[in-house]
Amino acid sequence: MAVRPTDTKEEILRLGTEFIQTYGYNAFSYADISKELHIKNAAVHYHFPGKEDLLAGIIDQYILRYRELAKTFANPGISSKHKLQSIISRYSALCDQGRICLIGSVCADYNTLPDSVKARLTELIGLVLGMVEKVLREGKKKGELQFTETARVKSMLLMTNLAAGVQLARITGQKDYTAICNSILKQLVV
Amino acid sequence: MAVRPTDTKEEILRLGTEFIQTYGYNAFSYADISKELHIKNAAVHYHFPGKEDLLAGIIDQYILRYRELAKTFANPGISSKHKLQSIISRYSALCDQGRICLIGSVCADYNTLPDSVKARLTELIGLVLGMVEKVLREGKKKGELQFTETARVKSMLLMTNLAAGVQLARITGQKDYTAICNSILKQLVV
DNA sequence: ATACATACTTACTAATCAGTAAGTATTTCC
DNA sequence: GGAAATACTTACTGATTAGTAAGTATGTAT
Repeated sequence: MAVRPTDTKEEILRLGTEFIQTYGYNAFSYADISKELHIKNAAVHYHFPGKEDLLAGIIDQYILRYRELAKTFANPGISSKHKLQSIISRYSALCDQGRICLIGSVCADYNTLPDSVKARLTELIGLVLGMVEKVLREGKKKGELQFTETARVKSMLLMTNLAAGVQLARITGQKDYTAICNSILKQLVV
Repeated sequence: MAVRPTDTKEEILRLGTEFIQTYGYNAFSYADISKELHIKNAAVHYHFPGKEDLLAGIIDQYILRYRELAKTFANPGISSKHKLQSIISRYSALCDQGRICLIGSVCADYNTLPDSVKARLTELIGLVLGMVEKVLREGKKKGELQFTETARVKSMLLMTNLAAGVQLARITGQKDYTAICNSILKQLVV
């Protein structure tokens, strides 16, 4: 068949991400993906032999995307406030879709994952925290952002607020997430 | 057999909690529980007919415990700082055991849960946030704690730091969690 | 044109999952 | 001592799980 050469692989990655963010890693099956894409489960296994290969692929995709974003953020022309809001808006988008942060979702099942996936997850988190840390440090230096903690600790405080904020919002409602974001910006932006 | 009348039910609740915090709700089975307790899986079904009944039981147990803690916290003799540290130490204990917050873990699988469990989860979160909010408001009034946000928003910021902090710590190491806690206390305690 | 790689489908399998019906031992109440 | 409730075990079931081996259609390079 193969109407479009390799779109299927991209679609599997997209759906897998959606399922993890919506239902959790151990709550969806290859059958869920194959039904949605109108293919057979063996087709999913063709692209990703095991479920952990799919998760590894999804995390790898995230790593590439965040490397790209980090590159974009290297541009000093973009204001630190704008970069900060760009990060926040990613979580707001998740919230609007009733999804949660991929890392936060996978974290719940962390101890069921093979070492190769654990290593990728560690890399992804390091990448994200490092990027945010840089934005914060730069923003403070330029007088656009203010905080008393170290940039490293502040990046963790900020990202835990956002990650658990969307988790909270899914249960208690979006206005809680909005309140968190407003408070973060009020404290952080000069 | 029934050597000890109803210890089994308590043990199932205890193990279920441990599994959720360690591996995730959709990652453990009744077989895991029955093997560990050296009983048959039907015995687990006897106490909790369905897996969602077990989860409901676990959440109910948490609700009762937090109601007790809230009662203890009603004592004005205990300092607000001590109450705050008591809350933080609960999360530190999870961190030490390589576990994560029950709510945070279940949240990943939230959309796979029946409405009855969702409602219980909402109640539990309301209870915890309400309790923390009270501690913060009281602490500020007594001049023991300081923050510029509303007590409500600050309670959410604090709890999201702690909940996602233990999630983060399991992946990147405990020192990140320690840094978060130290920062929280430094900011909050007068 | 043909060989080969890609991208699947067909048709399974073995294991595990939650869940149940029926039987049994033990304790408790009267 | 008999009835009933409690706390299980035995012995299953049907559905779903991840995963595979073998076959097929389609495009590509020579």
